[in-house]
Amino acid sequence: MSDVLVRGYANGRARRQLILDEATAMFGEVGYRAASLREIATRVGISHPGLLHHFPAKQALLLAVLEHRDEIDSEQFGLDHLQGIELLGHIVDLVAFNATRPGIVELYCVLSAEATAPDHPAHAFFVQRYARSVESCAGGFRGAQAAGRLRPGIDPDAAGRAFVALMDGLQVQWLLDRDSLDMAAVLRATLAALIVTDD
Amino acid sequence: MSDVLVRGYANGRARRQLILDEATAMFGEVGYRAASLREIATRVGISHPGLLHHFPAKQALLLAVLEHRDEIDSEQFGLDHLQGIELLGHIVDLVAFNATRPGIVELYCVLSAEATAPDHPAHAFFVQRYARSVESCAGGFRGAQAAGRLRPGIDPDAAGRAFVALMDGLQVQWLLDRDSLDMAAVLRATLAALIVTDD
DNA sequence: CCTACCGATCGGTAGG
DNA sequence: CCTACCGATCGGTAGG
Repeated sequence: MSDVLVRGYANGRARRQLILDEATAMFGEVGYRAASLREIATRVGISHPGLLHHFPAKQALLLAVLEHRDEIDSEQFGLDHLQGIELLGHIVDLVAFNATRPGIVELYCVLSAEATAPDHPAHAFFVQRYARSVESCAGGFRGAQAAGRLRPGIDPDAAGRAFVALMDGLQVQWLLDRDSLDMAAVLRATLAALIVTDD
Repeated sequence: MSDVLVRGYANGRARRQLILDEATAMFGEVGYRAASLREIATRVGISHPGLLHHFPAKQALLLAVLEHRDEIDSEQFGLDHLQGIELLGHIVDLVAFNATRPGIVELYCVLSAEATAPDHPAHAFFVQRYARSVESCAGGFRGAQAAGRLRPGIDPDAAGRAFVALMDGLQVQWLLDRDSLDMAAVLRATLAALIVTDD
């Protein structure tokens, strides 16, 4: 194993990472369909056939971007082991952090809307992703209910669905005018209206 | 004034209307950037320079579609003269009706996400539209508060913002999987949690 | 990773 | 409203 070979692999990984970063930004700016492999490649500093050496087609690049983001976020924030009110609170914290990285918010906002088209290459990805998100939040509200802290008359499943929808809608308003809105504050106020005070 | 001339104008208006309908569907399906004037023209049954005779450029067609929709909706549902809880209830009715015309839901969902890009031709339109929608719903909640029917501790302005966000987010989920979700029912349940029963 | 190329498609214009 | 065309750009491949 020569240093050259090791460095070669390291360079390849770094290049691949750079491509994913620029593709993330580009897909967020103009969506998948309007994004151009040539433009992404230029930002990376290579030719567009060079990019296609790392990702064999545009679709593969899109799916790699989405999977990579899911990996990063679940590593970094690992909400899986949380439950109930604690889970919901951590989701609000994640939204607050997302307000510091508009590129990620753009990516999900623009792609999820584009992917409502049934023939979109990320359609299945987003259908599955939403099912998971809604179920996860519904579980949070069910936990709150079990702890006697969900306001009476609230259906936990409907609340989970609405909570996810609220996050998405806030992202659109925030991206349109970033100064007019504190996403996490609206979510906190919403939770405060649904959750009975701990005493 | 010959019949021929009158019919000529009538034909022109009908054609213009047909173009707006097909453009609405197309922009909803793939967004503005990915939509093609040739494809829209083919659906109408004319050539694409023929289409450009009615609308001088792609941008003009987009703005005409958006303005036309606003006209139709405000004529048909005229929410302007309503206030307070009555206004909020009529918005829920409008959402229920929108569930019967997915093309319109698609149009706003896809274009609003695409138009978060500051250089998008519909950016200013959506910034203004959201400011109006949020203010209108906030007014509804202020009216409820004045009537003593807003749950204590709820801020009417935050509730207005959240209500608009909730509608938008529900649209994404509904377009991704139309059988899994009753948008109007979730909105009604949300209102029921915010508004004190009338007695 | 590159240059060079393919066929397809784009918005818009010329000229009628 | 049409045909015919413009320059630009697209995703992907050949061949090295």
